[in-house]
Amino acid sequence: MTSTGIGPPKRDTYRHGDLRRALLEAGTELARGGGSDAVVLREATRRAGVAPSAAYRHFADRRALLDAVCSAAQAALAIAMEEELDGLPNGGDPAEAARARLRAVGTGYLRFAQAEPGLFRTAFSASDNLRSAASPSRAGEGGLTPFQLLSAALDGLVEAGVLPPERRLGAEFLAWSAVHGLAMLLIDGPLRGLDHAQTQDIGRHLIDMVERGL
Amino acid sequence: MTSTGIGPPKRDTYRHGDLRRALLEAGTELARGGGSDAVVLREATRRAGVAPSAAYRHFADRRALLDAVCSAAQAALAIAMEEELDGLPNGGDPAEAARARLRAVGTGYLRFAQAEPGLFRTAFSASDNLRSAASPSRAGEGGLTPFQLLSAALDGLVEAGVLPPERRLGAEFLAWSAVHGLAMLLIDGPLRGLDHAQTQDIGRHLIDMVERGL
DNA sequence: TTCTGTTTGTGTACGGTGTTCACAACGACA
DNA sequence: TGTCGTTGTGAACACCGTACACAAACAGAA
Repeated sequence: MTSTGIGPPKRDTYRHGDLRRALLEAGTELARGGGSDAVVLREATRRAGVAPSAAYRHFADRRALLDAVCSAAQAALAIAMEEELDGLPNGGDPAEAARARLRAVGTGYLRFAQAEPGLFRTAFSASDNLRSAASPSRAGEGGLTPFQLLSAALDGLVEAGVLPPERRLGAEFLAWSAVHGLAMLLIDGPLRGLDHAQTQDIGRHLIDMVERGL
Repeated sequence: MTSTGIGPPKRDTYRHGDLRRALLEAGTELARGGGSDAVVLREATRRAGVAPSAAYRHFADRRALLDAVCSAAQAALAIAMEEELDGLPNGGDPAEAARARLRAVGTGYLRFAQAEPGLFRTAFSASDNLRSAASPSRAGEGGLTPFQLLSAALDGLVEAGVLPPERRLGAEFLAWSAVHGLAMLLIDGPLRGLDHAQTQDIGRHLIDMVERGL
């Protein structure tokens, strides 16, 4: 965060220093509060203490800024998933560990959707947000995007002998569909307002379904 | 459709007659073309041949118009699902028929998402679009909303003895999650551009997963 | 150092949007 | 016929995205 104070940051230098980053951070903050519709270019420049047209030195248009925010949101999602994975105990039965990793991927996804609904919606609102699921700017600290984290978990399931290899093809689409759909229900749908325990419960049921049905 | 011609419909009377309906239809047409962002109040009034402020006699604000369009889109979705159900053969094994009805609900959902991506996105973009899943304005010709159609199919599965009653609770959330998530992948995600056969195929796989995993 | 060129932010302007409000036209009903 | 509530008009406001000419700051060559 470049400026925590109220009001315009009042630069003393003519140059800003790192306007692109400042705009991206302001845009991300706007997205956090109100989803993709809330990331308005003029407000981002205002928060960066800069004239509106200055943004066009760093982003082709509002859409480009939004795409950058979208990538940042996906990276944040990847980090949430990685945190869930890192919290897993090491060792134990390999098959059970592989299953636990798939579950962690799912619960991390759901946890992020509920903790940061604005960012989550933004991550999947842009025009081609899912098209390039492998862009490095959308990765977490481990270098993997949310989609790649899921793929890795499924690969682990095959290696551990839990998932038959002939069922592996396209499995990420099935698993992703289920978890993503549930996330939407939880933040915008009739399942909104459930507390953490209830969320955990239905999330577990859903992942049970995926495991059984894959 | 009130006016298929180019240009403003040129009323001869001062009163419009049915402006609310005209605005709703114009808004729906805009949503069809470009999703919820495209439903612009001024453009809707333009198409209705009326001054922008006239819209405020019938809708509190743009959001209210968008909510109405959203309900219309959900009703269209319900109709697509009903069409799929109506195309099913009658008679036969009750268990197999119940399974076929659940599949029809899912394929109708996916078919609509691909045939009308703009309307589909609009149906699930509003703030409280899923909250009142039972509003009559969101129902198809049979009087059931998309969610209620799914619930009915699951009830049929229990009646036919295919689904154990203890698994019925919350099953619509699991099934809806999976199908809705897949729809998003198909219209905005990496699965975009698949032809009808491929879509059918992966849709079948997904519904297999749901049936097995429910 | 000074001169020159490139990068980056400024100021102003344009068209578009949602929204408000006083006013005018109409329809209905006494 | 007169009156009143409903519905559409016109002009205004603030806000948005975007374009453009201009100015300030930097970087490197002379």
